[in-house]
Amino acid sequence: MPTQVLSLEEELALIKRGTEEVFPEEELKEKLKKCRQTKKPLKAKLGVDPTGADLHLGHIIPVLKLKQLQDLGHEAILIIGDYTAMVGDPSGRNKTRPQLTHEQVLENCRTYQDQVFKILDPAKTRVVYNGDWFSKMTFHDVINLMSQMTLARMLEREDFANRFENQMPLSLHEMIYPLMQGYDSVAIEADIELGGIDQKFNILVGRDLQKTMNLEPQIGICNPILIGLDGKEKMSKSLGNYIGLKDSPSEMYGKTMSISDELMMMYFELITDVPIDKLQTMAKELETGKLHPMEAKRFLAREIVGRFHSHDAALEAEAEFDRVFKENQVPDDIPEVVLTLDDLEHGKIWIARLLVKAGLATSNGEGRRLIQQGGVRIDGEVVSDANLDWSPKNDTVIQVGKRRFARITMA
RNA sequence: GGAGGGAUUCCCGAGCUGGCCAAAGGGGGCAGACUGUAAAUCUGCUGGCGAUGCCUUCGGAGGUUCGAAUCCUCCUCCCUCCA
Repeated sequence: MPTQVLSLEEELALIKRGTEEVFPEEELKEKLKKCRQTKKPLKAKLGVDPTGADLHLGHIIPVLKLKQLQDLGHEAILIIGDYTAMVGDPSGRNKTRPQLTHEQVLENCRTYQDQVFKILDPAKTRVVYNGDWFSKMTFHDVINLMSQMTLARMLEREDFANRFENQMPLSLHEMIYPLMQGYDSVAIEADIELGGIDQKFNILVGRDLQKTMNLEPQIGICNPILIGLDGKEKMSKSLGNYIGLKDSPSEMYGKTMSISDELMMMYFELITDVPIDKLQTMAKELETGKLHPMEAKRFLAREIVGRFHSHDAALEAEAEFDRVFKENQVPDDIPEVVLTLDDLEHGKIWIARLLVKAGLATSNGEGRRLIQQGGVRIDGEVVSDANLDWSPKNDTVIQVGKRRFARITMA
């Protein structure tokens, strides 16, 4: 997307889209104004700690914001927190994070960047490792840095205060995390720092450090925390309520269709580019019943798959979704299970055992239960007898529930 | 160092005056109905075994008993209080 000719107000509105808080907004306006006069782009910083390999939509929201700023002509700086990752961000945590070794961190970095550069333009993004400066610091420097923070200030934070109150461990190394993140902003002289609202404290520390170093303080642009597929908890891998960037188009489409109607608009705002005024119209039409929630969600699913895969993949995923869920047909790509003579007894196989063999049940007992509940079909026919010994036919489709399939073939 | 409290099936959490305990309840997951979708709601299932029975499970190892998640001994880990 080329740099567009926008008014200051328009640019500000774009930047504010999908944010929970911009602080201080007035200063952002000033910076943007100055940027227009001097033609010097603003430095927008996003720090990521490569603690895990797989990213999901929740992780990517600030990255999308960075991309937007990049498209607006500002300088996108991605800070890989190879040093901060070894400490582990305590934000919002009720226990100490495991400390990673430098090797683990560097390994995660690669997969991290692969995923992030699906969004950001690699040619226009500056990538820096915060080890560049932290590895060179002396103990003296560290003491200096630590003198910028007081215990009282740290304990203003709810997460730390809670842990302290509840006599949970609170290691000293966690205390310097915000200082490290803040120092990153000093090191690159950031104008803007992006992050989830849970990063607010750390971003404010960055501002303070910049001020004491006589630098212009950065602006914080924070997005709300994305609610996961369950509609309750924040999106996270451990809760399993996530849409992963590496999910296949069909999976991504289906998962999007499974979010609740109430959550739809949040997703639209945070992870698509659909213009705000269009979203407002949609919201109104949903309310009056002019627009069907399912239609709106289909649109959302297409946008999301389109963004992380491709437009074509989105259309294909939608077509498949319709085939499977509307017309109850079999999807294109389903796992194949080959039966050999060893699997058969007198030319037959017990249906429950077949389900296990096909990976559709974890035990014969579970297979039996699925059948008793009417959840199993062979070539579209419901299996009613859990004791059925089935004589296999080549190229048969076995189905459990609405969306799990396997094709049976004979060796 | 001393005094207490705890560890239960995927998770949380009852049970712990020994049999009725494969173990309440909730969450999650899965299936069914309905539908507007893998929304919402409602219902059912949720250790293993070709199974009205058998096997393994209640932190670990022993023991008491016809019988132990429940009682005893030792051990490991976690928490609280005192110093």
